[in-house]
Amino acid sequence: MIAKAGGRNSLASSIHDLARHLNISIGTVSRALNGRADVNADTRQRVLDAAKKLNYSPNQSGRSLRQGATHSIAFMLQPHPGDQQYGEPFFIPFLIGLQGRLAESGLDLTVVMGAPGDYQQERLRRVVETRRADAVLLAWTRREDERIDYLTQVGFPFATLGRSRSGGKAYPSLDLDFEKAGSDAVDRLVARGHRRIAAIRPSLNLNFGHLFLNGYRKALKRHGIEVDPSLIADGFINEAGGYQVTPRVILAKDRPTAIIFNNDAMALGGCKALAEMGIRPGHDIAVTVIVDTPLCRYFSPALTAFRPALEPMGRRLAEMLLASLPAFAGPEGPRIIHEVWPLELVARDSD
Amino acid sequence: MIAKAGGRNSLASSIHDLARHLNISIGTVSRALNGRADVNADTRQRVLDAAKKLNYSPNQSGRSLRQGATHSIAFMLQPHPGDQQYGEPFFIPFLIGLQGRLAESGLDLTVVMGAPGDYQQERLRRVVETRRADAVLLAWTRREDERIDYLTQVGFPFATLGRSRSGGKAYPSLDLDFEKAGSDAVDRLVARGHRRIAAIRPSLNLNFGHLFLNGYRKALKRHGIEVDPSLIADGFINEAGGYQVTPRVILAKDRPTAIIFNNDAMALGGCKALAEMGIRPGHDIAVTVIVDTPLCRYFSPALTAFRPALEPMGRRLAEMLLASLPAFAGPEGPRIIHEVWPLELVARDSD
DNA sequence: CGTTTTTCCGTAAACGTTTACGAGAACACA
DNA sequence: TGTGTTCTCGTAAACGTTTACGGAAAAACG
Repeated sequence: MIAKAGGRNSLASSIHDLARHLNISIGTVSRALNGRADVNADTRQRVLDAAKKLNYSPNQSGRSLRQGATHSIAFMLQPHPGDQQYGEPFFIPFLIGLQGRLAESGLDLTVVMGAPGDYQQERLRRVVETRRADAVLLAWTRREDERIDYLTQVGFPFATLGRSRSGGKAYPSLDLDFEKAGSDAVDRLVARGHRRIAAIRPSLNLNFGHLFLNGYRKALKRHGIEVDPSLIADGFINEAGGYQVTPRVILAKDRPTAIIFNNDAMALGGCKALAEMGIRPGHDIAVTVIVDTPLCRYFSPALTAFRPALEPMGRRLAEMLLASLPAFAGPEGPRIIHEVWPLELVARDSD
Repeated sequence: MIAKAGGRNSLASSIHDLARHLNISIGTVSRALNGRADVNADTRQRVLDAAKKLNYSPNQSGRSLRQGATHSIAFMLQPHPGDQQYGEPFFIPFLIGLQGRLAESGLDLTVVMGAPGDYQQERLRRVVETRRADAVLLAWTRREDERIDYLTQVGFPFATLGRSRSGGKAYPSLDLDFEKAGSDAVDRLVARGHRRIAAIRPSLNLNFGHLFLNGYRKALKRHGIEVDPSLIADGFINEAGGYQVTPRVILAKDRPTAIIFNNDAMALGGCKALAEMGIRPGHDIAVTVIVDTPLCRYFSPALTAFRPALEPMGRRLAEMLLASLPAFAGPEGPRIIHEVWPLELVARDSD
């Protein structure tokens, strides 16, 4: 048992207190507060005033229990193992957009942290089974994603940041166009005279890594350049991973003149490896990063990267989730929306 | 109204289902599940098995309502305005530690986002008044902190990352020793021959800025160096702030040979300003940053900075919060603990 | 004035738990 | 056998809401 938060009687003016104070029934109070039609205008005003005066606001557990809805959306924030130093600054602007839009519909956003590494399955079950949220938002989707399988199986509403092959098209999803970014990156490098272009991506079967590589391959073929497997490498999605795997492509028979990293942390680790081998990004080799973060901007040389519009994406995904929920959808009923957003090239000094 | 999450009847096996399935009363089921003594060992096992089989887990709203406790702790995450690009990577390792320790005591951590800029007061009220958490955790404490005033006034349990003058010593707090860091930074610079040392800190009355300046001043005096007000500047706690305010100290009558920044984002902005003035950190001027982040490491030149042990701090603050709650305190009863943790110097290339 | 409609409000059930209380059964003990 | 103790469980109330239902009073209408 836990202490009653704040002492139930100091803070907690219940609807009964309010009713007693006004000499009316709790039913009427509730109806007044919830804006129902069948309550006299005067009465409503009196209730509203008293609520403000007594500092009343409804107990969330009570509401949730009665209504079967928590009025909150859970975002599953999952730190990658070994990512401690770096964190997920990626998500903050995204979360700001998310929270802003949800608040407009009276929903709370709660970010639920998982322990690094367990890929959320356990935390997710917990959120769902104890009904702590009305819907969840997933990120870092994988090609085959057990979380998506689980949620669709139990019929819990959700939306994803990122696509997946799991679960069909039954849930809203918003993703970045990693395929186009990979392709654009290659185009740009080819235009600058490169033919030996390496690609480094995370080794988990994260879907964006897959998409990126698709784009990379297609673009190379389009330019009549053979795809050389020795120029493609997978590594852990963190700095150590980039550091570890970059030498592998450098030591290929015919050394690449450019590397595209699919992740900023990996790029940073990769640049460290390059430095140790005496290879200078921007001089001896071109480096491009697919998802831009502040780190890319401040690194030296500043890394050319593809930038997402995180805050608008957050807003939009919230909107898409709402549109899929019967209770929030417009008159035409719930809709499942899928969108793919572009990444914008930010040319800097590393290529 | 919102859709009953997942459809109440698909997911939700209630305790009644379980009881019916086992042909015993819900009371017994509950007692068995909660490990109470007055239930037969066989019965308990049967209940546990059935619970697993039927995938039962108690409805959180029901529990909370009955117990007057939500079994969750809220961390108020507050993005600073204009901080969109940068985010709060600072907090991620901290949150990991926090969540780890709380989970060990069966508590959930929910991060509640506020809109940038409103300093949380509204969100905080909402969390407290609707009783969405059993306690809250505050960060970015200010010298006079209305959030702390509010929480102490209404008697809601909380702890803070950072100190404040508000609320006395009535709540657990964990802070970094910014005073010592400021002092150490000066010591180090003086030892390296600097006498004209500037200090740049956030303009909000954030408490750490105050502490930092204290340490800075004391150390200067200790070394017999006069504190020159024209070498001290305040700015918005973001990159733009640093960029805007740094020239002010540079253009002082007697140009400083070193700058201590009290915030990494401000340092980055400051370095940009320096670059535009043709002043190279590490060559023409020494730069020290008080709170280290990955950005400091990757910047060029890599910035000498003072580093906190974020993840252990998160664990520890969770522990301190628990120790202050009657329901979780040991047999000796609740204790209010205050701790101040050191920052560790990481010498790099900028000084 | 009688009848119908409308307006407004109180009553009570329900949401899913936990837990105080009491009672029956089994057991121990003299 | 009678009495007291221990185990084990069922009953029912309570947590704070929302809402279906019905009814009294007021208003409208003929």
